[in-house]
Order: sequence, then structure tokens, then C-alpha cells
Amino acid sequence: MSLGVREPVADSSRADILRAAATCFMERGYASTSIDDVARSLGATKGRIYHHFPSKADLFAEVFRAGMDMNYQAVEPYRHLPGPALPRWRKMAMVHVLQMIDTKPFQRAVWIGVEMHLRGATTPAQREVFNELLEYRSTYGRLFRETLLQGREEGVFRFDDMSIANQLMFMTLNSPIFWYSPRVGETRSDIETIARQVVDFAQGGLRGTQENPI
Amino acid sequence: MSLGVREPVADSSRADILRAAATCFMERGYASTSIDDVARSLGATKGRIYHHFPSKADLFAEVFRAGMDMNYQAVEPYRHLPGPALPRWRKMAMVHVLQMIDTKPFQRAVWIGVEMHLRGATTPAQREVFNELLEYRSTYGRLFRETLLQGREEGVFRFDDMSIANQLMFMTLNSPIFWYSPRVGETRSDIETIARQVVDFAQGGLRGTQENPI
DNA sequence: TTGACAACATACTCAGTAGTATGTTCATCA
DNA sequence: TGATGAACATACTACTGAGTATGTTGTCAA
Repeated sequence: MSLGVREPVADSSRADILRAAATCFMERGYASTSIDDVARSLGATKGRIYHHFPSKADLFAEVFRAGMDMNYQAVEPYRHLPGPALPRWRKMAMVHVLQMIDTKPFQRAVWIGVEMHLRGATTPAQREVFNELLEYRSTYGRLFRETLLQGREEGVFRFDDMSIANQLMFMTLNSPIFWYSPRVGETRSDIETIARQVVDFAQGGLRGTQENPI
Repeated sequence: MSLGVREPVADSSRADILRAAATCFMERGYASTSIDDVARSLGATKGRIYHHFPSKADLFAEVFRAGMDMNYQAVEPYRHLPGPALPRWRKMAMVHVLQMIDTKPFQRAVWIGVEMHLRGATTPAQREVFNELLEYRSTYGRLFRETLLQGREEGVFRFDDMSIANQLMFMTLNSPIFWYSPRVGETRSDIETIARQVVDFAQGGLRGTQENPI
């Protein structure tokens, strides 16, 4: 068994399924997306999906995990930037927003997953997998939380309730997954302009001073 | 046929169904909510639902409409408040946020409906009903849009792209439908404190000056 | 060249669900 | 007082969709 040669092929097929599934989940939601839908969008049949994933719930969980991985890897390089909190927060927020735009289908799946978990959906068996993923998400949230706290101490952020401020901030930073859609002839610079407006809005909401923008 | 006597009873039953349906749609989403679920939550059966509503899609549309009606009626008294834009905007925003909290199940249904429409769900037949409801929603959005524009002219709001600012503002003001849940022993004053923080965040995001708060 | 297995496709089962057809009950009115 | 219809409940149909069981094909290792 020459794993070194064959696994990349399988992994590529798996990745294709994940992408297609993410798009389907984004377009129709979890419940309304059938395995046949995902397969059809790949020009394949159920067999291919169930060969790689044991169930619909597992497929969804993998999409969720992939989305979170992308976020974590994007923000990780900046979480320990030395110096004051504001420029670090801006950099992290900017990278986060760009991730929302660049990997929208996966991020919508993450959103759907969080909603489902809050509603108490999923079976007890899948619940365990979900709890791990939600823990993952909490860890990610903490990266921002720490910077928020430091920013408040430094006087660049002013807010009453940390929990509410955190909710509102993420709501703003995540929102492009709902309203962003690419325009024809759009450049990378255009996208960055959009992202900057989102970050500015969040900063203003947190009562961030306008000095020292990246 | 003595309509004057009997219709109130039917209307009350209808209203009960709408409330139950709104809660079910909030808890499980549209697709995962079965008519039997709604009936069971009322201690009734399908027959009762289908006696008052021709289909699941129509039931959902009525929940949507009820939610929008509540919003419109809550904001209507303040849309023509004379004077500068900022206090009017704050009042409208405050009332809107309180509506999100007070009628959360209906507002979640409105959200779900908008998402479904954007994804192009619903049959062509239901599409027409939905288009009317979405038009209703657009009209509601315009109430805020006008005040935003006036506020920008008066220099109390500063934002680049009107469309993006509007999206971010509504995202913030609507967000309690996702993260708010009542605490034990919570007073009306506590709720108003939460709502005020949401409005403050949105105002900050729009670069609203902090002077003249209500 | 031949087994063996990965990577699928095909053909089923079965549970859940929207919608319908048909009772049943009770208040009202002629 | 008997007929009528509103307001339901009950019993059914038809279909969709998750999951499974079983083919089929191409590739690699011995």
C-alpha cells in the first residue's frame, strides 16, 4: 500500500467535497441541504460522500472545523504582536474580516453550526464533536478578548459590559458573511476598503480612538 | 353568521398559533420545524394549523408579517420627530432594539425569512408574497436611512459607504435576537441598559458624537 | 497476472413530514 | 329543534432524504 502516492489524491477529493458542502450549506442551510445536493454539485453521487464521511453531521462538522482552522491560522501570526493593543487589535480584526470575505461559505457554516448548537440541535453522539469545536471557537474568541481588555486598560477602548461588547464586535466583524458578495471587476484593494470600513465601525463601536490607524 | 361574536375567538386561536410557530421557527429553523412540532407545542394536532393556514409557507409568511408589523408600529410614532437627526435616530434605534428583545421569536423568523429569500428559496407562488414582505422591510429600512443621511449632513454621523454603514448598523441593532436571553430577576431597567449599550455601539460605529444622548 | 483494496456508482430501505380526506363536536340561528 | 358550519381531531397518502448494501472499475504490489 503506497500511501505516499495515493493519499494526496484522496485528500484532494475530500477537500473538493468540503468546499462543495460548505457552498451548499451556505446556500440552503443545514437541514435543507441533502447529501444528494452536495454530490450533484460535484457531478457525483452519494457513494462518494459516504465513502469519505460517515454521516451528514460529520461532514458538516468537518466543514466547521476547516473554517475555524482558516481563521486561527490567519490570526495566529499577529496575536502576540508586541506594543499597544490598538494596532494589534486592528490587524487581527482586519485579518478576521478578510477571512470572512475570502472563505465565506466555510464561515457561514461555522455560523450555522453555532446557531444549531445554541438551539440544542444535533444528536448526543454528535454533541461531543460539537463541544470540541465550540471550545475551539471560544479559544479563538479569547484571542480578541485579551486584546480588548488590554485596550480598555490603555484607554483606547471604552465599554461597560465586556460580554456585550464582545458580542457586538464579533457581530460586526462577522457580518460580511451575510451581506458581502463580489462585484464584477473588483480588485483586492476594493475588498480591503470594504474590510477597513467594517473594522472602523467596530472600532468606533468600542469607542476606539481614531489615532494610530494601520 | 354572527361574525362579531365568533371571530375574536378564532383570532385568538390564530394568534396563539402564530406565537407558537414563531417560537418553533426560532428554535429549529424553518426546514426543521414540522407542522406537527407547532401543533404539539400547543397541545393540538395538524388539523388546527391547517384549518387556519393553507400551508407551512403561508404560516411562516404570517409570522414574518406579524414581526414586521410590530417593528413598524413601534417606530412609527418617532419617525417624524422634529429637530436634529441624532436624538431622533437614538429614539428610533432604542425602540428597535427593545423590539428585538421583546419579540425575539418573531424577529428571528423575519431574519430567517430574509435569509431564505436571499438564497432564493420558496416556490414561485410563495415568492410573490415574500416580495411584498421584503418590500415592507425595505420601507422600514428607509426610515432609518433617511435619518442617517440627515445625520451625515448635520455632521453627527461620518461614514464612507451608505450601504455598508446601513448594513453594519442594522446588524448591530438586530444582534440581540441572537445573543440576548432573559436573566432571572431581570427588570425592565436592566433590559434598557442592555439596549442602550447596543445603541451606543451602533452610534459609535457611525462615528456619532456622544453629545446629546437621550 | 492476479488478488486486494481504494474510490467510487447503483439500488435499495425506512423514517419523517407536508398535505388531504374524512370524521366529530358544539355553538348558533332559522 | 333540527340544520348548519366553524373549529378542530383522526387517519391516510405521497414523497423526500439519510443511511446501507452491494455492485463496478482502476491501480498497485507481489
